[in-house]
Amino acid sequence: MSDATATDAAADVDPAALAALKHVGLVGGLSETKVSCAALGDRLDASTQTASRRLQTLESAGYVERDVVSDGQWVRVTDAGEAALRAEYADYRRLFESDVELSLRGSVTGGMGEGRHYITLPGYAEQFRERLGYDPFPGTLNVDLTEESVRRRGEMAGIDAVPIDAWEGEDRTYGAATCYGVTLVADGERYEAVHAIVPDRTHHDDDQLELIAPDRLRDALDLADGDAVEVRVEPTSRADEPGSAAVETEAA
Amino acid sequence: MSDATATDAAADVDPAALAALKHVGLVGGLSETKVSCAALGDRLDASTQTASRRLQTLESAGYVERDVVSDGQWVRVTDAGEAALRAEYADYRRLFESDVELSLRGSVTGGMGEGRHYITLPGYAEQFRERLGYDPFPGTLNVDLTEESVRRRGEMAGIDAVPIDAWEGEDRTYGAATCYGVTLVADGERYEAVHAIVPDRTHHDDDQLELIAPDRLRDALDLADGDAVEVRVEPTSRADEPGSAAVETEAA
DNA sequence: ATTACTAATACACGAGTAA
DNA sequence: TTTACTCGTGTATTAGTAA
Repeated sequence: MSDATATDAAADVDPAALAALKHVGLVGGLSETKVSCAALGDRLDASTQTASRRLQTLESAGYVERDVVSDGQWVRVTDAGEAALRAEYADYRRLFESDVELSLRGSVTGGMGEGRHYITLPGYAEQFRERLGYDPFPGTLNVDLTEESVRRRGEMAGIDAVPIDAWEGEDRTYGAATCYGVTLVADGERYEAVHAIVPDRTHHDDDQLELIAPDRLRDALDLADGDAVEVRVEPTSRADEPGSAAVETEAA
Repeated sequence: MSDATATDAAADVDPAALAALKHVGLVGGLSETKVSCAALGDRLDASTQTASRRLQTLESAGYVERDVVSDGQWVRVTDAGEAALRAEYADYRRLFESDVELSLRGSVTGGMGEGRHYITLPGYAEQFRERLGYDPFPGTLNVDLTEESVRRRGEMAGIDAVPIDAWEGEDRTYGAATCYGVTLVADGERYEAVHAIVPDRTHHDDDQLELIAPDRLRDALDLADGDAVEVRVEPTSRADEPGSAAVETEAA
């Protein structure tokens, strides 16, 4: 009830741990590097024990993978860790750069099956109508993201978004998700009333993006498998507006 | 002895407090905005009490100015606070952008008096010779920074730098400082062996930069008061090399 | 509704130690 | 040297309350 809301991706990371992760990234880039707890502790103004604990925390959070050897340890920032860092980076970009926009690129791909099943379930469908203001076409447009875009999708975490709550079905629980308002651009044509729906409990290394809209996007923009598309995520800062709090009020 | 080294400007800020500062900036920009502890606590995944304490901490650190009223409080991020945020931002830029360079602009201004006095003091002069590798010309070139550059100088905090330790004079203590390797560009000409010397205990809203070099820069680059100059700070990440630790070893 | 105090508690930290 | 354990201590946190 009063737990972290769905869109608070940045808040679920201990700031101290994130600082440690940032320093790991700064010393060795995001690929594997040797890190000593003493050096890390020095930079974090903490003891070697604390530095050690930070790395353990990061590992159990899935942000780094470690290889502890006798004279140190090899640390590699995972995709989830990079996503967390990029989310933080995006926050700062929004602070200091006036025109921050997140544009993800990819190509249309098949797979309207699974998405169609989920979004038509009443527990989700009701929330779409209430919170997005429309009944989505019963099917998703899946976009295969480019490698660059897969990395950058971590920046979505700081963006204004509509939370979709988890709900209990007859036999199982259906997880929470987040809907990001996007503009779909294909072949110069723009389609505005689109949302990217991202499950909250997801593998952050996912290379696909699922889009929903009032209409069938394949028809509206004359899309076929393999067509290149651009997904522009609305740059509004999450912090600018009531956001999830308003939805909670609405739901209560 | 084992306290925080001079260049660890980022480490002297509690990461949790910085996160709070970032969120204040995100909701209201850097100018005055109304913030409620409840909303801030929500976003930080903490209680309202903790949010309140964070704001008090930020205030006593000089990072925000507050105006507590009956139904909330008006918070304004100070220049020092913005500098701290920019330093963090610069760290993330260095993580994700390959070519980050910090170029500060300004104009040559008078005032070789005060700087000359300080840099010729033996306690400093010795360190310059040992750590910078040259005896500075006995005088500083002062640069009046542009408004934009005054804001951006906070980014220097993350840059590789040479620490200058505090020392005890006969009657007073002389404070620690940090020397940043820079390239001075004037009228197309470049002069490489220059260092910007920044006192560690400084008013972060300082709009001047003091430069030292082996030669008299006014002669070397034919500079007069008011001439426009560019100060390019070496983009090397502080984290890439031993840095202050090596100096400690050297000094021991 | 706010902010912020005080008091009880939990948790994070660093010292010491073992591997 | 490393990493990381346990353990005592201290600080940060939250609950409750006042203004």
